[in-house]
Amino acid sequence: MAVVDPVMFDNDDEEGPISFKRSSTSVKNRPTPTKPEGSSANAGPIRSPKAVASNQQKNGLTGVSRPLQQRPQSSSPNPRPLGLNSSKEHSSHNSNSVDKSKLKRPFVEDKSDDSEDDHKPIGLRRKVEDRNLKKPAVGSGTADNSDDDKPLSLKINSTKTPSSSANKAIVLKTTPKIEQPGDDSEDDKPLASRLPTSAALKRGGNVSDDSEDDKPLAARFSKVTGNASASISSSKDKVLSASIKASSSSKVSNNDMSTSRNSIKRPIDNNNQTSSALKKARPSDVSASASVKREPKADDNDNVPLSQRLKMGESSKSKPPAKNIVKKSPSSLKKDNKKMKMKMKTKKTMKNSQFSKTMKVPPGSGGGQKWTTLVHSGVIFPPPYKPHGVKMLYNGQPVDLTPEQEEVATMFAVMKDTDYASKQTFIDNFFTDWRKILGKNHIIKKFELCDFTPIYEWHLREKEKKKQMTSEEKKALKEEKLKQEEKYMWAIVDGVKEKVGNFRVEPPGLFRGRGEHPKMGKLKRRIQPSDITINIGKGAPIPECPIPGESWKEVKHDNTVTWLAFWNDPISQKDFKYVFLAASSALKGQSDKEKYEKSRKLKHHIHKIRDTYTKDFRSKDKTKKQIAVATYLIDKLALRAGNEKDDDEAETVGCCTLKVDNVTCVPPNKLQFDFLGKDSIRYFNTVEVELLVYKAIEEFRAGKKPGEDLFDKLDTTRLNAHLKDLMPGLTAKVFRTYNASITLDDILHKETEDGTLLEKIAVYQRANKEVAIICNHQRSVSKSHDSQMTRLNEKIDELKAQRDELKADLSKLRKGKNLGNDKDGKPKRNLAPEAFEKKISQIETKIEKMEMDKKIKEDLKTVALGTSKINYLDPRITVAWCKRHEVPIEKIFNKSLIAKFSWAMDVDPDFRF
DNA sequence: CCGCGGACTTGTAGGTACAAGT
DNA sequence: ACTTGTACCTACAAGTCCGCGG
Repeated sequence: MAVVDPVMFDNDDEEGPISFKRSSTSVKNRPTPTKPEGSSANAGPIRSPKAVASNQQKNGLTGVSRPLQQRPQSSSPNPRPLGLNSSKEHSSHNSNSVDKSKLKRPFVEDKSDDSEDDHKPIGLRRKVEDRNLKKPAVGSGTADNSDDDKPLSLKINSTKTPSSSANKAIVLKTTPKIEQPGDDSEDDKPLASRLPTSAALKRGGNVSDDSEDDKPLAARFSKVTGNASASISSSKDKVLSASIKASSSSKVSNNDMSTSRNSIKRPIDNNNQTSSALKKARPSDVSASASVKREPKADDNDNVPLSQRLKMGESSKSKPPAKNIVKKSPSSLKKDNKKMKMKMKTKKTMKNSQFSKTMKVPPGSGGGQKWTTLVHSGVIFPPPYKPHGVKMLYNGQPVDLTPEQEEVATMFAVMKDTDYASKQTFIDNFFTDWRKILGKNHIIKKFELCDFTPIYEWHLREKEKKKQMTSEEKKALKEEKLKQEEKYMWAIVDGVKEKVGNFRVEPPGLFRGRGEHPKMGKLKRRIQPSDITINIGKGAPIPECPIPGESWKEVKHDNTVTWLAFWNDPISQKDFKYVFLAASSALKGQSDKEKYEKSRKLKHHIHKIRDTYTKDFRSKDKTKKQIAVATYLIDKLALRAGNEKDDDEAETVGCCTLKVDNVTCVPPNKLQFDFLGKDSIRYFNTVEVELLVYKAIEEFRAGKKPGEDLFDKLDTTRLNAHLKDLMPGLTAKVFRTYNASITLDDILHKETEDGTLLEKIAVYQRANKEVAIICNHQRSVSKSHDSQMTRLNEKIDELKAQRDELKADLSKLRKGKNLGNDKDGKPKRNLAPEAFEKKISQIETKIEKMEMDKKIKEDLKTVALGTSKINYLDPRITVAWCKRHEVPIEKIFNKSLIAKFSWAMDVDPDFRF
């Protein structure tokens, strides 16, 4: 078997970097008419779509003003932040409402009422809070709510099943029932079962019980600790496999899953790499291969020991002693002028944490060594610039430009239809850099006299030309490109062929910073081989430099890092651009898994942590108090840590860098947050907090000016040092992962019920949406959203009209009247009343479904579900849920996610986060 | 201790291929 | 067959956090 590992997939053909096709599933919404207006009212994402105008930002940061929304409606704050959209509030709540109430713990441990929330998963807590949010009802909102009540199935349409669902679908099967072997008592059980209904929840007979139920999962787990925790914590793979026992039966199809994981990476055959390469590695088609082929086909020439391949999960790959570890440091000669940030904070000394010093090496990484052998082909450069010769106008006259000058002019011209084109910062930066290329004596001196239209039009023509190409031509081009890039797409890590994430060197262009980035518009110069440092295995052939006559800046052999190459970011010399392996690689998978394991551990410490910060709300030590409050916010609101930023970056904040004007106290105990977070996305939320927190915030704000730091004694280093004292390896971002995953796990267990596939998928989506809202993952509303909604509404109206006509006909029929003529003037056919009824009910079903779609669409128009799926939700929760409920995994994960999460595919169906 | 270099994760926009609808 | 809508992926910006060295 060794050779043929059943597990491995083989790849047959497809491959490549392939274009993945999307899985069929989709939730689509179909258009129907509704009024957009309502929707508009809703909270929108705050961030303006794309470029949002400068406006928004500007205000934001500077001082006082708060970020604003760009949207006109802005006047109303967008509700979006945690708060759900209004719509969500209601709706979900209906369904969830129960939960909330239940959730609260009966007895509050701590003092204030608010405290109760703490134990709940954020998602649940949030709801409670939501109400508070201001954005209540927006027109659309109301409508939306209704959704929740409807059958889920209606909401989602599934489109078809995947074509060959039969074959390819990886059905995670397992019998649903399997739930818990007796082991862990409650923990394993679905929440639902554990949670009594609301009544029960609220008061369990004895205290202990209650507490359990009401507490967040975390809480419950903790108590269980015994086995649950043990198993959990222990290292991953083993545990899992062990646990699987219970479900052996279920596993039927399981093998697919399990195999898949390994399969993804296929060992390489050294032999023919090229040809085989293409075929083999096809990580992507897991699904197909998974079920269909299991045979070891193979490619397996694999010289690689299976063990290696399989090892993905293992924490330690035993590796030979680290051989050459060339240590780090890309040479950095740059000196940047960093501006000093003035911080007004006094630094405080922290207490030393017991843990902080220890564990330097991340668990699972063998002593910092990331790989033993590494072979790859380096990077591919963008093609040289091809001058088009189209002359722009200066002061009305055509101007001759050298290719270099023309290239930059073209970069700018092409952005005419973006918001950047109208931002002064962008224009100024562009013009400054361009003038350097034009030279001092060039006629072009003033931006105002430049007319890039001819170039822009040329660009439009080119675009059109491209669009007009026949599909054959396009295909040919694609293949050509593929052929050129193929060798760069793969790396061989410890004998396993892995996909490389970004092997293309970034092409020159104008920097597109987000928000009000001070450097937007600056020229991002072309990167040369002499800018690039290659990292490769010691004995491996050094990638040949693709540009004749040039050479790499440096070649190193550092196996303590995972990058294959890097270069300094031309925009800010202090930053680097790295070439890493793709997400589907074992290396990435391993660290991803470690991330989730760490988050799961937080579950066992969260109680203590919450108790600690609650206690510290009263601390006399100001630093301690600030840490407590900051930790509370990070835990409760899933805020990011908030590192300090340089002046040459957009002014965005996170928890530790919140400014006084980012938080408003709303008596009696609510806080309104309004700030621009990562990517200049607005976080706007009003939450009820514990009274002590409220008081503390008032105190921290006292006597400070708007732009000053709210937490003047804090920074992320200090905060994280403190967190490490509470749990080894704990940092601020772990709370986000924890809260996202625990919320998903909780909602799925609580809300999934028997039903159709579509209904189950809808439950998942709702849970996913909750998480996205918690994490404030927004997206801009598509330009066509309104028109789409209008169409949807029109369609619904049409259906309703049809239904009404049928109803009328039916009643006439029953009364023995003539049905009259149809539109074409022909007499209507007389059908049996049953036939009418059937038709009517079909139409009604259709209407309901469309209404659902409409709500979902409106509901999700500003919510991005993908980010949490990719980065915050432990895939094992999803996989286990799919197995328990017989939902094909590809209904939830697309090909790349399946590949990325191959390590999670063989999870036990009873897995709990 | 602190600042900074360094490495890696997270996040949204945008292009595109493809599916669904007409 | 054509249009429209969307899901998927890629590009690359923007965070987090660690550890080192002065």
